[in-house]
Amino acid sequence: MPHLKHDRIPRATISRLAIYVQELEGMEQQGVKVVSSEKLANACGVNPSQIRKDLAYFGEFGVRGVGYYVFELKEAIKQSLGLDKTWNVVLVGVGNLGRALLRHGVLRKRGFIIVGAFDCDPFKIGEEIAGLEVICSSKLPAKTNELYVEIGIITTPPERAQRAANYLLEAGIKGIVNFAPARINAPSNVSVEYVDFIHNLFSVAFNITQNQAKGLI
Amino acid sequence: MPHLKHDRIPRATISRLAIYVQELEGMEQQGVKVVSSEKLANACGVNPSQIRKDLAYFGEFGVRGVGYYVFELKEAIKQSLGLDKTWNVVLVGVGNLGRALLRHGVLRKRGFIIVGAFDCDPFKIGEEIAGLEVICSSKLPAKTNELYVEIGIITTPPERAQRAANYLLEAGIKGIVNFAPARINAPSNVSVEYVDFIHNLFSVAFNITQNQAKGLI
DNA sequence: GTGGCATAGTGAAATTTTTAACAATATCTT
DNA sequence: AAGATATTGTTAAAAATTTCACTATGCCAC
Ligand SMILES: NC(=O)c1ccc[n+]([C@@H]2O[C@H](COP(=O)([O-])OP(=O)(O)OC[C@H]3O[C@@H](n4cnc5c(N)ncnc54)[C@H](O)[C@@H]3O)[C@@H](O)[C@H]2O)c1
Ligand SMILES: NC(=O)c1ccc[n+]([C@@H]2O[C@H](COP(=O)([O-])OP(=O)(O)OC[C@H]3O[C@@H](n4cnc5c(N)ncnc54)[C@H](O)[C@@H]3O)[C@@H](O)[C@H]2O)c1
Repeated sequence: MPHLKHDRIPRATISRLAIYVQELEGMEQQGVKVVSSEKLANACGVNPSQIRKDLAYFGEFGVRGVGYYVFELKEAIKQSLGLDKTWNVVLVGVGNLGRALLRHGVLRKRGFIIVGAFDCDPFKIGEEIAGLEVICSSKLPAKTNELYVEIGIITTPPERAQRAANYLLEAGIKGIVNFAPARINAPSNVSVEYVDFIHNLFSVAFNITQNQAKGLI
Repeated sequence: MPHLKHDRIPRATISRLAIYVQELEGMEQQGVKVVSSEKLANACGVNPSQIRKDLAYFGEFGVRGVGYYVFELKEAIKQSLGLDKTWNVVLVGVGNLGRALLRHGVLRKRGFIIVGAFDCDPFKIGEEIAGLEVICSSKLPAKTNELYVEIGIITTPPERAQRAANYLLEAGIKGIVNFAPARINAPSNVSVEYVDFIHNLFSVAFNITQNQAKGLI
């Protein structure tokens, strides 16, 4: 755990750090060894000062007059975000989306290992997806105690999201990523993130309407 | 198109309006007719002033001393966001995620109709998914001119995202929702939104690490 | 080694966003 | 119909975030 120079870090900063990691990985693949805040900023579509400020929350990673060493910066950010370890994850709700997530390699690649998949549908229990047997969700608390699980992903229908969350909370989970479009209640020491791309579609629709009104289109 | 009292509206406001709509729909289903900014705020996990301020960008929808009529407010917000019409959408990249989106009803329910699905993989072309035939992506510009399409969804691998975007731009699309973890270049009058839930996982991982450091867990 | 150059780190300013406070006003009660 | 009450719309203050401007410093050429 790196020492933080400030105690509260803006949410937006965390989100941008994720983008920086992405771009740095791309640069690494292309053989780029060193990058300036300006170059990285262009790639990420942000302001160079923003990058320097974001990094300053965690420490000093650059070399004045030179820039940042791509590999080292990437590693430093990952460590700052707590991504220098792997995280065990369970998934609740093996439907369309749940399956896509289970099959998709990106989670594992990023250090999030799905170690359990749960559903309440008897037809799905016992089925094997991506090498993982679907287990009855009522067994979730017991099962997750066996494994060392810290994060839960909810991909049930929205009206079942709270129930799924309750299972996860009972299992002592410390963070939840909820894909169902419903607020869930959880103690304040449990981190809850909501994922809903409909918001992005709304945003695009709104922007198009705006642009049309302004005569830009 | 409602007249805007201010010209620039915070992105965060748009995102929250989407949440308000969600909660209002829930209330509507439960037969709630009237809601105050305080009640709605609780449901959405925001500050009541925030709601009133967000709404003020678009007009006056409430009744002093009473609150907001659930149905009317919902409709007013949807109209403000440009959701009082349906939007034709095409999807590029019919893989795991693309399929999940095609099969998922929520898009249609929200007024976003997928009218075309494109892929470059010969094995996928011709396949039918959710009543839609997968078409060769090189035919995208020609096909989308036939239909009246304004929004494109990209679900290709990241290294193909720009190519997919180019097809869409050539087809005269006005907004893009990109699920691939890669920045894309587009003219400034084309609205581009990025969807990447890995950021949310990063965020949860970071918060857990933080909470542990603070001794909250 | 010294000087010039490039670029990180940083404190201050500007901007944006959120929150609080309150004045305005519909409805309800009597 | 007047007054009490509740809650909006709005203005002002506070907080947070972003951007700017400048200082510090490591590297490279000579
Ligand atoms: N499919 C998508 O592309 C997509 C995109 C964004 C959001 N979502 C959201 O993700 C959620 C899932 O979508 P989907 O398309 O996969 O739906 P789905 O109906 O295919 O899958 C839901 C699964 O959850 C299971 N389930 C229900 N209650 C449960 C419980 N209490 N415990 C455990 N499992 C339970 C069901 O048996 C089912 O397998 C929904 O809330 C949806 O709005 C889906
Ligand atoms: N599966 C998920 O849960 C998930 C979640 C988040 C993000 N993503 C991202 O979404 C994208 C797709 O993920 P996936 O799991 O569906 O991958 P996938 O490999 O299953 O699907 C990609 C599809 O895109 C097609 N394609 C490639 N180049 C194309 C082109 N130029 N034009 C048209 N089609 C093209 C491929 O033929 C393939 O069918 C990736 O960028 C991934 O990182 C996926």
